[in-house]
Amino acid sequence: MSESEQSFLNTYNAADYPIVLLSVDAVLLTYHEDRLKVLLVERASHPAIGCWALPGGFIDQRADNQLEDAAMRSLKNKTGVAPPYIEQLGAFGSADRDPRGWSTTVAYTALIPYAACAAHIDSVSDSQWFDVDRLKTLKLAFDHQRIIEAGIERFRQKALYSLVTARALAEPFTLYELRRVHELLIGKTIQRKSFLRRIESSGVLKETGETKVIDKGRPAMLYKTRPGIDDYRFVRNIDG
Amino acid sequence: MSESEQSFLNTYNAADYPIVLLSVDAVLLTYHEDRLKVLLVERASHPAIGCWALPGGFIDQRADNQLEDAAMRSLKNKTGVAPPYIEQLGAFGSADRDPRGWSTTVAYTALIPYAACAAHIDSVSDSQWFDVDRLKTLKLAFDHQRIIEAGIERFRQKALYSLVTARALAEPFTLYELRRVHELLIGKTIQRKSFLRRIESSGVLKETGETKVIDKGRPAMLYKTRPGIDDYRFVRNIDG
DNA sequence: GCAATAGTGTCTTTTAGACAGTATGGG
DNA sequence: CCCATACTGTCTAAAAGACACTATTGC
Repeated sequence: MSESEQSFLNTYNAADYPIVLLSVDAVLLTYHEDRLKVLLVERASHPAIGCWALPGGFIDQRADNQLEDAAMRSLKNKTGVAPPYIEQLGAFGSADRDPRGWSTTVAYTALIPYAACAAHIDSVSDSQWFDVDRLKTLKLAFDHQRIIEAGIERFRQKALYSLVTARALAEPFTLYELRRVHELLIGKTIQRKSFLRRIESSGVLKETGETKVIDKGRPAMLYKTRPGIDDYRFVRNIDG
Repeated sequence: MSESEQSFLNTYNAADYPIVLLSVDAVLLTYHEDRLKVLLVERASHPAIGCWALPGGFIDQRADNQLEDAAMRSLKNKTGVAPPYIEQLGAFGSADRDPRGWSTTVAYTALIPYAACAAHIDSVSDSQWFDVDRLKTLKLAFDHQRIIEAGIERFRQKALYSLVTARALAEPFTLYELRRVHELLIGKTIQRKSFLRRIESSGVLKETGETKVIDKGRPAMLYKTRPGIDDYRFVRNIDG
């Protein structure tokens, strides 16, 4: 660093410049009882107090080294969940999304098993899974409705060419369950045979050897994920 | 808005909270003389003065209604370019990416024709196209090296399943030129026949009827883009 | 004519869709 | 046995890879 840059920094004061707000939020999605769900928390403070909102918060300059750290930390705080992976969804910023002023949020998203935060949800009533189909009837804080839609769209795309969707399920799971996650995301049925072929050729799932007895009919094979699951991409998409 | 939220806002002062820095940057890429290039500007002020950097700046709370407005405005300011479309690449934030403090930048990216900012580049010497292969030899400001890599990777993916790549070329262009953009992005040769079939089935390009005479050999048909070009996706990827 | 580049014909390979068939459990 | 559900065999269709072929220019 040059001498003059050092002296520039000595006299630099961020507070001399216009202030913008920066937060992080997380869109956690799951599959349960044949529905896609999103995890929301009830806001305990102003603004939008009492509204349901995405779990999130502000950067803690001491605790957070990166944006992702902030997303993980506030998620853990508010919902008790620490997902094994999380991906950035995008930044949403505008003059009017927050009444406090010009505000930006960096949204992260992940699929997690329904039960992953069961303990926390049972103990406190301020975080809860909601059917994504029923969000329209809910009053969501800020532009969180739109952010959730972006998260769903992200995974709708991924369902066409990947199997990350398995992260929405508790292991082991049946092919029927995984196929339903895809079907709900892309909004149409998928041929069982085609789906199985993709899974076999991908190599990112393995049979456990166990089977799961359903109420009626032949028991289903159970599967677990294998390491490459998050990154594997098919060269050909399912017809969207 | 409830009465109590109003009184909360009346006493709210953003300056009472820790301050973070938020900027926007743009990764503009193009194709020229069989090379991929990125547009950089020389920093005129501290920090990293004299280093080459992505064109960008801070939010102007009066002028910018959204993040994208800020990206477009600073791009226009610094390079004279106003691309017809731009897409968000992601947010890059950490405690140490900027010596001024905990800083985040929201990066945008686009492909534009080489000549789109020729006038500006000719008149001032502080903005310039650089070969993406030669960035390692250049001292880039902040984490801009990494952001450029993310931009290239974004379009490498898109080259596998879309034709947005045409936005890197001045119209009309030949299929050879468009194919070279793809080949440079994905790092391998593509069969001419396969490429042509994709273009014909997509319907997002049209022949102009004109031909372009090359130094030697048969003249090449010229093409223009059609409206759907930015959104069209093939169901099957080129083998990456 | 030749060299060089643009564009085509066509065979093979891959992989998804369709759908009928078989397998395996509970009554 | 029947029913319901899981799984498989196999044909077809779509589209990419490979590569040899023809077309059109300048010299």
